[in-house]
Amino acid sequence: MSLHLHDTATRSLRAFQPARSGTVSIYECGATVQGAPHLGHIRGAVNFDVLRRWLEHDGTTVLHVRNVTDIDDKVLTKAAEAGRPWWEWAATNERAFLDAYDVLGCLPASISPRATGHITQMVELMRRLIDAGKAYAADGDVYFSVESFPEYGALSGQRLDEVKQGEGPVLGGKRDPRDFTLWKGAKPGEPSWPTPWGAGRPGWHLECSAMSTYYLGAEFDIHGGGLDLVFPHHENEQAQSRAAGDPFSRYWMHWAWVTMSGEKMSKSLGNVMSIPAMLGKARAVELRYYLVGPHYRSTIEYSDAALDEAVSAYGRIENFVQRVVQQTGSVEPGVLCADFTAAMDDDLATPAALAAVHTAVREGNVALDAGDQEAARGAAGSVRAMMGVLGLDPLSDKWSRSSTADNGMQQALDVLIGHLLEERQRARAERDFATADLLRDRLSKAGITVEDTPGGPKWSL
RNA sequence: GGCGGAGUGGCCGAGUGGCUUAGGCAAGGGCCUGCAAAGCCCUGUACACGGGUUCGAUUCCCGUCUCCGCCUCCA
Repeated sequence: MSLHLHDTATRSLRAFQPARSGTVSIYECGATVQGAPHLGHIRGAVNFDVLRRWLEHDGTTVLHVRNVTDIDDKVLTKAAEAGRPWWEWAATNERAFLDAYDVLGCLPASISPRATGHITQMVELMRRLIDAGKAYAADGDVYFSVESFPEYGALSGQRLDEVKQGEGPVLGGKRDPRDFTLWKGAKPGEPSWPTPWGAGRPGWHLECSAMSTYYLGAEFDIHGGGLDLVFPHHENEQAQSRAAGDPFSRYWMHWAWVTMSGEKMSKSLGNVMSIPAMLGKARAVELRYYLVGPHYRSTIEYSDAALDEAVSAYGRIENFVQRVVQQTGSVEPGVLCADFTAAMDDDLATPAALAAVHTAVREGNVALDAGDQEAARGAAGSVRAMMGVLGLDPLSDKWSRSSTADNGMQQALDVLIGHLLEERQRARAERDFATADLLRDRLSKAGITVEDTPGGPKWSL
């Protein structure tokens, strides 16, 4: 089976067929940089990173655009509350997002365009819409005329006569309460950019249409974001782009929430988990495993207990790969298991993909215990490759424990602990288990775990 | 009011009209070990509730209850 993806527009699985073979273009709705990222934001980025890695694993080229909304009402409000310039506030939060993506092992996007850097493209799109009679300027604002686009509502399954879009009473020159804002006329003291219809700033939806088509072309392959963006954001994007004559996105993907106490994680509810707080509970790679474990369209109800389980499960995989390397030498990523490939092709079914990984781990452990090094190495190679696709390869430079630890410190510890372990081995040889256990206990109290293996004692922090 | 998602074994979390089972975590038993740890083997008999379709439903249909999301900014 070839790759099939769930397309929001049809609410069904569709065989994925890029517009141009060999290249896949992806536009991911990124953050409005009004504040620091939380776990929910990061889940989305991780989901799309897995999608990207899966596309790239067989040599497909991926163009990945993830925007940054650096001007909007919230940015202005929050910056004002903090007493900082809006542009500094946006830039600071943008860095926090990029850091978080990087810490969680997400490959950098091809480009992360900012709304404020693409006013020209937005003006051009508005020009086309106004010329086509799909949009109109009124009192310094520019609106999209929903009624002029018969397909409106198709993406999200809304019926136009039921839509309650709009902020209550019809404002200014808005002709229909359902019309949405392309451009907001400047209010005194607000940042603004000049346009033929007056100075102002972008409405939220316009930037994504302008930037996605600027970088990826009038038609591109995948557009995605969080479930809450389906309506109105993506509906409006599609409307304005198609009304202007662009085919726009071929597939729509939306990921589900991270919830806490049964509710969507959001600042206004005060139930957010910041990334630094999360990293106090688990290593970044373990956190990523936790986020990748459930299917991307399933809600994750966050709990410390579930995170702990993920830590244990990941440890099992990591432990296996390290065991093989310790006993047989370094292992390079190998071949993907058929079950894994089938799972990933089935709308990125990461739960089934991880089941395939665990099967390989068990078989590898059996082989290792049986002394079949070749089979064990084969399994470890597969595990590395499969975990690599998920961005979780324990031996990658990104996640390898030895590469993250300070080298000098590591060597010093190794020598010191080595002496103690030798002493313990002598005691064991003399069947002086009291002394042996005492030494192990001391190390244990220092946070060092000792394991006796057929190849001699091993220690770990 | 409109649209949509969900309720699975102790926990997390997939999936399917019956066939062998998701997978993981935890637990119990066993093997191994000086003891542990790790690893391996075994065990658990779950699909919100009520109807219906069917030879057979957790899986399809209808209804009920509960929870959540979108329709206003939101990943």
